[in-house]
Amino acid sequence: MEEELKNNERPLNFINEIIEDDLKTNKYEGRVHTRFPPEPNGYLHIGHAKSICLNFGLAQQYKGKTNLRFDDTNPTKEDVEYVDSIKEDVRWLGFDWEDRMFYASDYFGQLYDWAIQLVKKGLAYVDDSTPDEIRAYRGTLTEPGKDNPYRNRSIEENLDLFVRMKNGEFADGSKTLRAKIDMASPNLNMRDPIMYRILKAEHHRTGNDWCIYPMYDWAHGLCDSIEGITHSICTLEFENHRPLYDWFIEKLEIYHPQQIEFARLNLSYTVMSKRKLLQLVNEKKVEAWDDPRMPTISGLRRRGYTPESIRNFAERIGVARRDNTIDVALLENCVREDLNKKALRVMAILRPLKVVITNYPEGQSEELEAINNPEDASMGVRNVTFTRELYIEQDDFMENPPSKFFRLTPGKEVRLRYAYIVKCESVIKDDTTGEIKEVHCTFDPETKSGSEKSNRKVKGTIHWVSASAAKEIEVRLYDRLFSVEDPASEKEGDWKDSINPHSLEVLSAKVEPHLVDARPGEHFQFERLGYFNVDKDSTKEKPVFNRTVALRDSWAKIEKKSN
RNA sequence: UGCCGGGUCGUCUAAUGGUAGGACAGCGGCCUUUGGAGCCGUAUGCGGAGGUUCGAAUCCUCCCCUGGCAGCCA
Repeated sequence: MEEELKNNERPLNFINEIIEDDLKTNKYEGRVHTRFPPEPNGYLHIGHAKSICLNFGLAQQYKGKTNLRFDDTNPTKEDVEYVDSIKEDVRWLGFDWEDRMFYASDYFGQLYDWAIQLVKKGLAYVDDSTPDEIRAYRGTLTEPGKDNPYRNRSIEENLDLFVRMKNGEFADGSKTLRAKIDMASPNLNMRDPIMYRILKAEHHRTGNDWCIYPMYDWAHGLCDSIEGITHSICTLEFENHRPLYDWFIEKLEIYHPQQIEFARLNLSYTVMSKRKLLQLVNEKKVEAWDDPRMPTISGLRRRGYTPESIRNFAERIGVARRDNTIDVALLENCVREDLNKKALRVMAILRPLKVVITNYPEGQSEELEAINNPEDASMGVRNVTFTRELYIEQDDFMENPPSKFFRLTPGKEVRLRYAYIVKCESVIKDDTTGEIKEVHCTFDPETKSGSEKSNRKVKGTIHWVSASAAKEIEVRLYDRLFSVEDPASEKEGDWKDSINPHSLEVLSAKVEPHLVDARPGEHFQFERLGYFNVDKDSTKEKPVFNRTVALRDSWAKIEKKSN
């Protein structure tokens, strides 16, 4: 029963239903074979993560396979840098394409032969129209298109012209190969779609072997067919292309996979378009593709998101055909949930306020035991150094507190976590500015944490570090990159106006000394401040931490309740 | 509105002719000297109008709202 529950944990979606029907009717001899087909023209983002988890996840569910295929049919936009980053990101997310990494360009020869076949069947023709003419003859959304004069060339002439196109006899853009379907089709994609264009561009893999490149519609379904894909899962905007996907395969009489569309991921306060993300990088609005504010997989990784948290997110958002905008709070919840189990707790002070324990002897210090992770005893304990001079968070002290403030205030007591109860005796201010320079406290030696007499209750527990033992690190706090909920809907050209100018704040924090030895990628929870991740560029000499996500701010709640 | 889609709590997502459920967000409470953690509780929803049916989120009709498509991009 429990086992059954476990198997059912993964929520089923409409694609599961399709697959299970196909399995029942033995449509593909019981096979499930998916593919993840990115174009290497940018870095992968969280939206791709949804697709990756879907494609690989479905295959895992049904003991099938998933190919990684680079849809590299447009050499002008593509680059090996992107290929490499995509491979890294898919692996990092925890998926394995085994020996099945392919490129659409692997099939250029086959695609060409098939195009010849279509020409011979009278189903494709060479068109000399200019782009403007093509557009004009295509008609509009409400009016049918018209046949152009080239449409009726003979098979022999088309064959001759197409071969010469391939051989490089014609200039870029001067001719195209088009499928001969129906210029009056209500579906614009069926109005004699272009199959090949002339592009004398160097391809990142095939170099200058080709000067004609296949269009997406011509290439994609055929690649799926070649690879024996059973379920070709793509996003909704390709829905209108499905008739064309099917048409090519039917005319060629080859193995027929089925295209299934789902709604792409939209995240609140997030821009997801690759084109826009590229602009942010090119215009230096962010540091790079892996800037921790970017919704890219590499950005999330650098920010401190874990693969588990992203996979869990992908599962929780579900898969459907309706447009959606997921609240970023759900993503943040997923990473908190995961990091809560994994991250070591440490004490750190972002905005220091000096505290002097006046009845603690100068020069004395002691080591107090602190728990590394209260949820997991196996993560052990560490020592923290207690001294006469300490730093606490500025927020944790108020000279004139509101009625429900339960941290440190003049004349009141508070517990220093893992240490003693202290009482604020006086506030030292700068004579001229009136700024609070330090706070003087006395401690009660009987209240040492863990000791028998430590049971006295105080309303607040605050964190601290020893002034003399603490080390300094750089911390980077991130806020959302966009200040509006739906930046994508901002008018074209205006969307950058909604960039949040305060999305990055750099501070120098005082932390427990062992933190300077942390390795890039390690996760910590800074007590009460958030989850932090050691940046990839961090060194022992200059430690740099990124805040993955803040903890929920529930002080107000706690204080209210304690009243 | 030419064609193709989509409308279930604030946001996602289940239930496919038989008690509208879950998650996140919200609100309330409990617990806690080391959990900004955890636990418990709670409100809010089937776009609308008809119809079929003992029974409709589910089937039918009409209406309303909404997304995509006119690259030699993918």
